[in-house]
Amino acid sequence: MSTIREIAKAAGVSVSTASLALNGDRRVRPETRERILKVAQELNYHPMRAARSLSSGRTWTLYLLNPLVGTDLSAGFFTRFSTGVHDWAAERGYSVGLSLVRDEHEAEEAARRVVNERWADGLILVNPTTDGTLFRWLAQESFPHVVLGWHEGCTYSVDTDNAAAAHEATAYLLARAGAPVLFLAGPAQQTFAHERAAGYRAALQAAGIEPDERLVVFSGGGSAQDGLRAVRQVLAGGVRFRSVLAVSDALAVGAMRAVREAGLRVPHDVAVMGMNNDDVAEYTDPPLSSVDLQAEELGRQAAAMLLEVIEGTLTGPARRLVPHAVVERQSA
Amino acid sequence: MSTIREIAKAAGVSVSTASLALNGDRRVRPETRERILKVAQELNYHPMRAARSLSSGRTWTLYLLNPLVGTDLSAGFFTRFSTGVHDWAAERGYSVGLSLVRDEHEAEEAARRVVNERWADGLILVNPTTDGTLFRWLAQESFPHVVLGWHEGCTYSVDTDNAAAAHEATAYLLARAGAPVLFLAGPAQQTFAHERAAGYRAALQAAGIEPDERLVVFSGGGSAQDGLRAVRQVLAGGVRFRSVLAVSDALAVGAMRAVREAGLRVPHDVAVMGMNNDDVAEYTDPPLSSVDLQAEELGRQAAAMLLEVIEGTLTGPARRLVPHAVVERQSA
DNA sequence: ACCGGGTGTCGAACCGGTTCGAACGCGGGG
DNA sequence: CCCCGCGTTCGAACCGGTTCGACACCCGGT
Repeated sequence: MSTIREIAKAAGVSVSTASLALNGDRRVRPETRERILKVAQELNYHPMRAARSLSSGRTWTLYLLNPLVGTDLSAGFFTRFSTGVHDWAAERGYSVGLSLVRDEHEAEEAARRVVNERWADGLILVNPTTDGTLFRWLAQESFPHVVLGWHEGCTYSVDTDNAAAAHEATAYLLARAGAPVLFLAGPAQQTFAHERAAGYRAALQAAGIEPDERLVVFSGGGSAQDGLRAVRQVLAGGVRFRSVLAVSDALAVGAMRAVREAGLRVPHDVAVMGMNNDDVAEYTDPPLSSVDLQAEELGRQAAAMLLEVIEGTLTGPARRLVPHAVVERQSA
Repeated sequence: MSTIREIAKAAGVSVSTASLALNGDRRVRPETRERILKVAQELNYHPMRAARSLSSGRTWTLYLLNPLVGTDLSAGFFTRFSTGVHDWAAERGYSVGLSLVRDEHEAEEAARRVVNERWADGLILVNPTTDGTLFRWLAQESFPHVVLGWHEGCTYSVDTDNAAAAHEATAYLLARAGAPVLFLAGPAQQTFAHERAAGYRAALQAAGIEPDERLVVFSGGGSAQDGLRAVRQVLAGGVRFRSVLAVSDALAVGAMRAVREAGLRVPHDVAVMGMNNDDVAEYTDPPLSSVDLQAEELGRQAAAMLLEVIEGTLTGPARRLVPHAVVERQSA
């Protein structure tokens, strides 16, 4: 482990010149720079992160806060999202920190620690379900943060156009299998659940169908198990439908099972459609049609936006939408 | 953001005393400590990570290096593993850094950066496929690292008893559906592929069956797609079997599809078993029997071992095995 | 010959903690 | 009465970078 002072001495320059040269400052004469870089290479010099952080006030870390809600089959989405974040960050010299949290309380605790002890320069919150306090606090601390999805009080958001996505999917189902369409909304705390529900209703109305609220079902969690239970209950209640739109593939998988349990065939009797286009979708039976939300691109955009906020390039509130696309398979 | 000097001044003590008190050093008189802690609380003091790192030489970060091999349906395993790592680390004041890498080259690059620039105190390598150079280098730098799985040249490992797990699974299949048993080994670079293959062969021999190498199939990747292709090819080659053991659930899912494509029923004509016990297993049709490897526990153990290495508590080479269990569902 | 301005380099301060060795006050033992 | 040792506190150095202001030097213009 060589230090910058050793480099400076070996190159016969001052520490400050060495620092400037290593950071590519144009004030240093090319000839001098060359010499310093060569010495640095020979002595296998690498600047130490902690030291750089302390003096520059930047940690060069982005922190990812991810809820384990419905870990289940949605893990693929998270992995792809993280990959997007990581790639964008790594290319720009940033590393990624990670906290996987089980509930709102853990999330808040993790966030406070990251901010208070300055573990990172910015925070990415995945589908947060907090009441507004966390956001208010982050804003007050003016700590850069971006949320995937949207939540009241958040300033910077990267998101899917949830209403539009649900609208398209509903229209697709109506054209294929017709009404009634059951809408599996997932956990009610998630903002996107309501936005997608709105899109679903709009699509029905656009088709001249009056939405029936018995067909909009929220479930406690976002796992396949939750989807299974929810649809079982609907069927047990005697409510019938020709198609199902679920806000995630995990829920859709559960829905398909419940439908089949009831002796109905997919897609012949009931068409099913998910969202996320997780890898599971390709391997269910029948393969699940889904709305691709481009998890990896969402990750890249989130990281990109966060860097802009950190650098101060982006100031006003902003919400960026990443395009989605209906992927047709055999379930609908 | 208050600093320790402000705390010291406000409490009427020196900086060093403040530091000692805040770190719970017993040399400080209880009465003094109380006062300092109270002041720290009032001024909302939190030690800054970078500063602490620089002076103490510890980053308080564990770094997780994860390959995206067969991201696919195996994402659940990774998520659960990470959760285990994170929980163990967080409880002890460590944060977790993350790099998701696409290949050996990216992995090595990431590792070098983490080590050279001291991004972390230790590294967890998930199923590494590197040739020995990375390990030799890490050892030479004496940088604490633990591998999930095992690889030539690695000193500290947390693993499943792969041979035993495959042995049990094979015996289970033999009892249920009988021979021949197809073994889907996955990527040949993975150490566990060979260890599990050995267990598979041992189980056959224990049952008095001579292993047929045409029934041991390596595939390029670990995704469901790879499993599908591999089994298709075997079937196209005219080779027949009564059951399939795959080294991951993703591969098993692909295998089930290939089997069904060939007009065979699972488990009636061919029994299928996976490994990992990912959440998908519960939602395939029929639900997939699998060997649970306890991803989360593996994560905790890996983090625990890494901390021991960092603290110097663990010195000799070590390989810790986490118990597994066959989970019976309907596919076998 | 003198001055102004730009270029390249340097010394020193600074970031916010930890830690080492010294020093202080006090009580007990010789 | 003196000295030693213990318990407690302190000042200062240190970790390894970045950055600010000063300065020496050279060139061109008057």
